[in-house]
Amino acid sequence: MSDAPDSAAVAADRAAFREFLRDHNLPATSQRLAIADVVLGTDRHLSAEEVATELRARGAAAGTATVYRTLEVLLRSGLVVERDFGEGFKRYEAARGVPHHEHLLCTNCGRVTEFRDERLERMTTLLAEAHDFSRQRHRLVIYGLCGDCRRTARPASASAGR
Amino acid sequence: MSDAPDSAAVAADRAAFREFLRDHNLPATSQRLAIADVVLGTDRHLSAEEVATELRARGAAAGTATVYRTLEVLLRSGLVVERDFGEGFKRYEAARGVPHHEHLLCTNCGRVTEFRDERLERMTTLLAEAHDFSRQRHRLVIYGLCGDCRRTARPASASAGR
DNA sequence: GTAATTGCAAATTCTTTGCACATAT
DNA sequence: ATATGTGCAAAGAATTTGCAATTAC
Repeated sequence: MSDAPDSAAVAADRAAFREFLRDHNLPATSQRLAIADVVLGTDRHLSAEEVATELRARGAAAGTATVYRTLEVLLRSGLVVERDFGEGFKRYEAARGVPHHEHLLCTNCGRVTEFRDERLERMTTLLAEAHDFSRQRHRLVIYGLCGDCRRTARPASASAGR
Repeated sequence: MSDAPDSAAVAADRAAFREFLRDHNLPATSQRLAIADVVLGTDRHLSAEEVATELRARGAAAGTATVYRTLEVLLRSGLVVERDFGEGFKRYEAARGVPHHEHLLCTNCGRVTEFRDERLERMTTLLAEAHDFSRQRHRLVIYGLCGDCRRTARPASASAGR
């Protein structure tokens, strides 16, 4: 599991979560902190199950209900955002204070890449207006093959759809 | 339930489905035809449950399993496409031979509007390339308020998220 | 100490599957 | 006739919830 977000940003997020708990009179239990560490400590988009698996790997296993309940607290704190790529389950991603970004999903290996594009932001606002809608937000997912999978002839296997 | 797609197109789709069944040696049961009529006869994006409800309303109720199994046949026929707007369930839409289009989803009343934009098609290809991905397809959903809901001050109620 | 959390298991929601009975061609 | 479909109910997968035991402050 190689993924190394900026360690300073991670530390700041962890501190922000403790602060959020304190400010809301929510006990800082070891489970909550462990779950926050997992989700805030990676740039990957984890499913609830992946979070639970990682907790187990770290010797800090938590019940499924606790994982879901803590993910909800993280969502409320604004430090984490929820994603639904139509896989049949949700994924959770550290927000890192990034305003909004799009996703590229490799249909061969499942890898997720993010990017931001201002033109797209403007375009969606215009498109909404053109159809008598007032835009609130949007979600774009581009499905395709990542560079590695494209170059590796026919790699087969791996996850993609549900 | 007001929704009136071009009746000639609907008739063509119904005929195409019967043909698909015949060509694949699949019995044209009354349930299959009734389910096809419901999905192909509207421009709305129906959930499996809505299909079942509409069948009941038409006095042609079918078992849940049959609804799902027939929706799968319709998907295979290419006459219907599946959508996942992150609501926790899927929706089914008559394809009408349209190549690809985007969706606008009203967060107040749940209304879905479609549109197509060539620039967006090109842009997603370029965006993918810029990140070393080869684009296969994309999905854009713009969430906002439809004209009716925006004009009707604060209408409250209605469905939006799950 | 006491209120809040945890974890287990039961409940939910959407969808799929097994199987005896029914039906299209 | 005979393969295929249908419906019911059970099975599954992801997520939520009730409740006794546990823990943070």
